[in-house]
Amino acid sequence: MDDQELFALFRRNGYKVTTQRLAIYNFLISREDHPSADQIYQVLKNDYPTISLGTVYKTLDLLEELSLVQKLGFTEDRVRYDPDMKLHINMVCIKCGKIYDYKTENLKELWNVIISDIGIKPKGQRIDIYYECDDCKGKKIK
Amino acid sequence: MDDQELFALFRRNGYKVTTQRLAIYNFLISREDHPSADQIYQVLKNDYPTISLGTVYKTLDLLEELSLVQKLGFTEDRVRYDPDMKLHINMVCIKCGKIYDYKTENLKELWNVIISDIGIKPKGQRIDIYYECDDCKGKKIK
DNA sequence: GTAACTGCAAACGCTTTGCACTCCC
DNA sequence: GGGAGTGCAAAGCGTTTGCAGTTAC
Repeated sequence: MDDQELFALFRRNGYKVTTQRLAIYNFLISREDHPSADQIYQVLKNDYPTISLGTVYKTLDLLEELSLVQKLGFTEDRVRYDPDMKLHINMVCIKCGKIYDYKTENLKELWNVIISDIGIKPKGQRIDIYYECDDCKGKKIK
Repeated sequence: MDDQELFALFRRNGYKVTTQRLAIYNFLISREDHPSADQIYQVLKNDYPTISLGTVYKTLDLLEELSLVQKLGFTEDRVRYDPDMKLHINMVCIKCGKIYDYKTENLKELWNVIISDIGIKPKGQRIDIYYECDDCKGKKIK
């Protein structure tokens, strides 16, 4: 989604377009590791020194409401934000915590088999695989 | 797992067998809705008036370490505890929050296809489906 | 007997809330 | 111009931590 579409989506839903909202959304889609609110804040305050963590949280909630991001809760404290709303697998490194999205043609098809087995209409889903990423393989957990 | 096996597992790992630990584990496996620590505490304090929330948390962490339960983090606050360590789908009601485990013969097979596609060795996984359970269908979200 | 465990309360850390100031539209 | 949005700080709340008293073995 480019900025123009984003503008339109905001306005259509009665929300104003602000510098902060654009910055947060664009930063999020530029990253592939599903950052936390604080990680987003830490980076953005370099370019936007007055931005606040509160605004980051409020904006992320707004993006969730507009179905632009999915919040992923973990037990290790912080919520992570995934800007990919299509069916995919979250590949979660159990050591460094990085997450990337895995997609395969097969998945949609296999998923449909599972869904039709269950016989309900899902409102959403989440598929995580926990593993050791290449960078962390062999390292000790600190 | 019956109490005798549980005793043995605790002792083999250097942990003592206590009334509280047995009560918490047995309560957890008796439930199918994956309660939170506080929900466990609220029920158990009827039978064990001196049990504390801190002990519940510590015990649940111990059970996780022994691979007897899986912690499921969500964005709606509390962590939920799932005593089923085998491959299954968490069916999560988006309205009341109840979770039950769904299992099908197919799943294992389909999952293996996905895993071999990816070509890594998972250390664990989590599969959630969000839906409206029968009790909540049609109800407004409060 | 003693090391591990419990219960209690205080501390912690992420997230939310309240409010005066600011800025889209 | 006016109401929504921002920034800041305080509050909220699930979870963790520290420690004195207790219990398993």
